[in-house]
Amino acid sequence: MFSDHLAGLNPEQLRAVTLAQGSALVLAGAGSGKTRVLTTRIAWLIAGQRAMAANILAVTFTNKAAREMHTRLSVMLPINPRGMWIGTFHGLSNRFLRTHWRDAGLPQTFAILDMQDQLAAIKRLMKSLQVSDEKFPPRQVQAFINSHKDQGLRAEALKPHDAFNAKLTELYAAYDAQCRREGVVDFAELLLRSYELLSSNEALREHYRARFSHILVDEFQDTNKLQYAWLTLFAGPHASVFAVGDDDQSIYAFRGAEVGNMRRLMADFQVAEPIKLEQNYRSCGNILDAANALIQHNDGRLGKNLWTDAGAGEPVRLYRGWTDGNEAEFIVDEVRALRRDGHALANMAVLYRSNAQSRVLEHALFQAGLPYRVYGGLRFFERQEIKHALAYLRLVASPEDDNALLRVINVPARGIGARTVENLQTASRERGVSLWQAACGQGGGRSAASLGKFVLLIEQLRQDALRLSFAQLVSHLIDFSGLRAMYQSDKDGGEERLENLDELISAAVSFAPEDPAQIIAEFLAHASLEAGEHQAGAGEDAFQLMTVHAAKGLEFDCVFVSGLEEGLFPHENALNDRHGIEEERRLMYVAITRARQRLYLTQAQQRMLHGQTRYPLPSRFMDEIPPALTKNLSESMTAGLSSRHAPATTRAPAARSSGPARQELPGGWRIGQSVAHPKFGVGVILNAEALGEELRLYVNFAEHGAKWLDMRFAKLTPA
DNA sequence: CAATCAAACATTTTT
DNA sequence: TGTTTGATTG
Repeated sequence: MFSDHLAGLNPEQLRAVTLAQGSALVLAGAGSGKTRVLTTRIAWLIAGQRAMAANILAVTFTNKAAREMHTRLSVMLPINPRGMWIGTFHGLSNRFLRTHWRDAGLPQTFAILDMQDQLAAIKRLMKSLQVSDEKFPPRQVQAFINSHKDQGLRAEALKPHDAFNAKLTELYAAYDAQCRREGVVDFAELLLRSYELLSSNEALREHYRARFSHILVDEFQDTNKLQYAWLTLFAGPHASVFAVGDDDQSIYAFRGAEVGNMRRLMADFQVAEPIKLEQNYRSCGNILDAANALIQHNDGRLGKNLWTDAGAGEPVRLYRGWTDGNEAEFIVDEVRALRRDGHALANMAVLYRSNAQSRVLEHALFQAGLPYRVYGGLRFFERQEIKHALAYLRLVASPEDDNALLRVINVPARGIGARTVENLQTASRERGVSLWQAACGQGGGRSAASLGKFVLLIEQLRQDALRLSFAQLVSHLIDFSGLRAMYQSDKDGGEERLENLDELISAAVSFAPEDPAQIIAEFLAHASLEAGEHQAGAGEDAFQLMTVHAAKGLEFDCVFVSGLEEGLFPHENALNDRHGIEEERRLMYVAITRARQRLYLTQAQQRMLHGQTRYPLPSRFMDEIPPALTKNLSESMTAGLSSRHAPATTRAPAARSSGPARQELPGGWRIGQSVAHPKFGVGVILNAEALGEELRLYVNFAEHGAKWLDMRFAKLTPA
């Protein structure tokens, strides 16, 4: 019976799931069962005949979340939920544009540019326009284009106030023209184009509005302006919008997310009061109290306090090590101890603010022989060998794809150098045709032979595609193009790349298209939109390393949040404005709420960053956690646990830093020591200078910056 | 056209 | 400090 699914819900969850009419905003705290509410509501709508599968539009941010929703639904509902539109904004826009490609002014088999492709396209454009990439770094141009598209702004809509922005705007327009010419779209374009098509085509708009009576959105706090407009357009005046989010977990403002969309939704869709899910089923009381205390330092929250009936649990453990190496060793020791106590490594994670911090941790873990797994990094479809193979596939589908052609025209090396390519580009520009057409028409010339060979290669592949199955084609083009041979003769790394190419073939074998006639286009879209799970090896029991961002949505028994130092977490680039600090604080909130049973907050007094030793102050976030909830494990503070670490303090620094950093200065001061000054407040000693009787200390004060102090006069005390 | 060396530069990231 | 990118050279 379906009512069984409702029985396990708490009153607020039940209220959200069974909301009869109108729109709703569900303020779902960390670990409050938001995915469950979302999926149960869809099931409730359908099981109770309140909606049909076809009336449902459910949007998520990641493919993983969409898949999970799909899986849960197929368990709850007797029918296969195929009629529903469940997916990411981009996946759904892609689906929409594949259906209405003609109306959208796109070729039927339009290709999708990922970030790499887009950057390459921009570089190519700038070269052809002879724009200096010194004055206009391609990455900046890319960011300019994407951020404006994310706000729904075309180049024509911009009013640049200076010459620099005028040029960027001009490049934006030229880039869009190039994409249109080549029939490709980037990620943001998928949404923008869908939005524009729907907003200009009334018949289409009415059709979809009549269809989607229920629109559900996950992670609503992460929507940007364009996504909000997209949703509003699909919703129209009648649809019920059910948005689930948590303003305290908004950590993507830096890529255009607008938390303000939550308030906007309440105003635009007449939501009087958000439904708050505050009961947490994940963490113990002390962890939640710490999170609540921390986040209260932010202004303008919608307001929410997590609670649990699970009891206080263990205290939050604090550790302050001398160096980043000590900090890592402490974590390794604790992980080992926890493992002895029966915790699986996979249930433990260390979170950090930036990827650079993983190095020290990996080093310590490697030394200790503990299996670990680092998240983030290159994904499957982003690997160069895969992108090469896909570029050949794109050329088979459409040889006019300049991006693809440039990628593989000389891979493997076939004697077509930069010179030849430049000639080709000149020819194509002059005659206003694609590179492929230019290559076909290139009769004479010195490199005609190698170029002709390439043209023949592609033509042959296109011929072969007609008689081969899709999987056979993928396999064949890897061989016939020479890619396989190239990696076979490659001494280092070639092995793994060959394995990946084989995996690509397996992916092609098992790929199930919606429309078999469009299998190549669908496979390529899939490759762009779903870059692939992070890596293989998920099955092994391993300690987990990742950034706080990557940890969002995950949970672990034991969590270490490392590098809690001013300048690192909060990151120095965020220290300037209040918004920056508040986003960092939300990030810390996310980090804390990942832990189920045990939470460690660790820091170092001395850290190597960018090849320079720093002496950071403890993170302000540490002060925002009530001492009553914590237990300090640092060497100087305790005996029991710390005795295990005591040798590390004396051993490691000697091995790591041979410089003057460890020396005790006259008067008992140390470099890196935290000190207090009556006027300047707290700070850290960065450097020292001694001349006879005079001792000068260079102290970095939290509030007043770095200053030289003459110790004959300054009233400095150890902090 | 490949290999080697120097210089720049180094949050967070999904689609 | 370590990596990635680019420019130069053979």
